[in-house]
Amino acid sequence: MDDLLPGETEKWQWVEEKARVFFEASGFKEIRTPILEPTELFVRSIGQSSDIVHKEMFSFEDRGQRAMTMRPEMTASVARAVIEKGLLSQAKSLRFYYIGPMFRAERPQAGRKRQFHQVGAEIVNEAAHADFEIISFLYRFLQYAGLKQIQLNLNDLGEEADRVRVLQSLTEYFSGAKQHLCKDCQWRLEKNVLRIFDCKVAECQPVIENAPWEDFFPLSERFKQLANKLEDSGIPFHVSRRLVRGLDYYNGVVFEITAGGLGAQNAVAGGGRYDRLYQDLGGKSTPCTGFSIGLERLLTALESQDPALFEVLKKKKVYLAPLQDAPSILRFCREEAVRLREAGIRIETVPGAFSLSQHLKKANQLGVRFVMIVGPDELQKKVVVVKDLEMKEQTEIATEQVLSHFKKVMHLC
RNA sequence: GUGGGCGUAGCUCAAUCUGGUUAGAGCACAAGAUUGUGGAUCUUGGGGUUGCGGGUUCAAUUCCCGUCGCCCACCCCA
Repeated sequence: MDDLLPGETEKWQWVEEKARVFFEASGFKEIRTPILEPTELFVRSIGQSSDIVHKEMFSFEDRGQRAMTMRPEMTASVARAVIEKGLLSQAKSLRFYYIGPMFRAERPQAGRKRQFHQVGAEIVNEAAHADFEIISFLYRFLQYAGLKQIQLNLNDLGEEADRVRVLQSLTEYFSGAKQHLCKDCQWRLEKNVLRIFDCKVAECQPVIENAPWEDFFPLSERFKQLANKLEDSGIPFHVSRRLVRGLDYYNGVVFEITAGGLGAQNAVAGGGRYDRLYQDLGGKSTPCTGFSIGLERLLTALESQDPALFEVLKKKKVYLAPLQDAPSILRFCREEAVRLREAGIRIETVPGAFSLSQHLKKANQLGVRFVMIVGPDELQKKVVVVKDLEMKEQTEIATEQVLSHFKKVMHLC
């Protein structure tokens, strides 16, 4: 698990702000749920046979001998909250987004931490027509955040009504070839046949390739409609019939987004339709769809695609240089700093330093371009001195003009 | 859960193979040259349980065993 230090946290604030603006502009409301949930919630939602549940959860017994787990994902928690609070009795459908840490006890590697962060969205109680909406929304958001080389992979796990029949025929087919399957797949055959399609082991490939899966899983009408709509909107995609995903609650349309610049773990986002989850958790039948984005991976991809991306964050900074610790000067600085910060400008300063050469040295080290110098002479004249370290020039600005001056020179609106 | 690599100063590393004075360097940090005008330079300074535990030895950062942690990959996921 990582400590996020200054220098990194600015990037996180940037991407979180992008998400809030975009998600709320589309009618999604933020939901925050506890990090700790009863283990049972995840066993019943994500599924006993999933890797997440059987080998990746941080679980423990609390002081009341209750089995607790640090959430490995958010969808189950959102469903739990909606059912518990009866939110669907007040609205026909719901749209939520969330931002926060998730926990999976995996072996770490590039693009995978044991505490990682997701921003995600859920559309609750809307049927197939919402599939296009959620996918195009996700795609547009990633574009808005500046991601390039986005690849969208889609699959259709079939109509819910056919589920039992499909699973039966799959089980029959793979049971017939059981001796040619790896031991993981033999286990999957017992627990969750679908996951065999996800297997990468060489010996299993012929069996999987020869499976008459087009018969089991014909692309549904609603999937074809979705594909047409995506084409009309100019959103490119690949149909990948072997994309099944590792959370058992998915049915219907599932999707994943990959991007360049990530190494082995190149999935930036994933999601799909889950129509059974609410029933499984003791609620009413509630058709849903949703996705989540891995924030670490999104930030990594953005920065590797454009290494200069976060340089702009440095430009929108002002170094504050008070020259005395007189109360009037400190109060003036604090008030100006708050006004500038509210306008999106970051403030740097070294508390307790009052020597101008020290301030300038520090400002220079921090890579800040503008220094605002406030001393007794300036306060007397109701001005501040704004020094541009890059152009090596300085001007006096009237105190009431400070904010508008910085907006102008930083090209903010 | 499986396989491989790595743990020495805040960071990047050297010394380890072939055991032997006080474990070094660069960067960073602090003070000064320089009381209201920056990046350079110079001087000085603070910093280490060599991940942890045990073993071999006159002697262990170095060799052996164990353990913990991290990284990369597989599985899988974001």
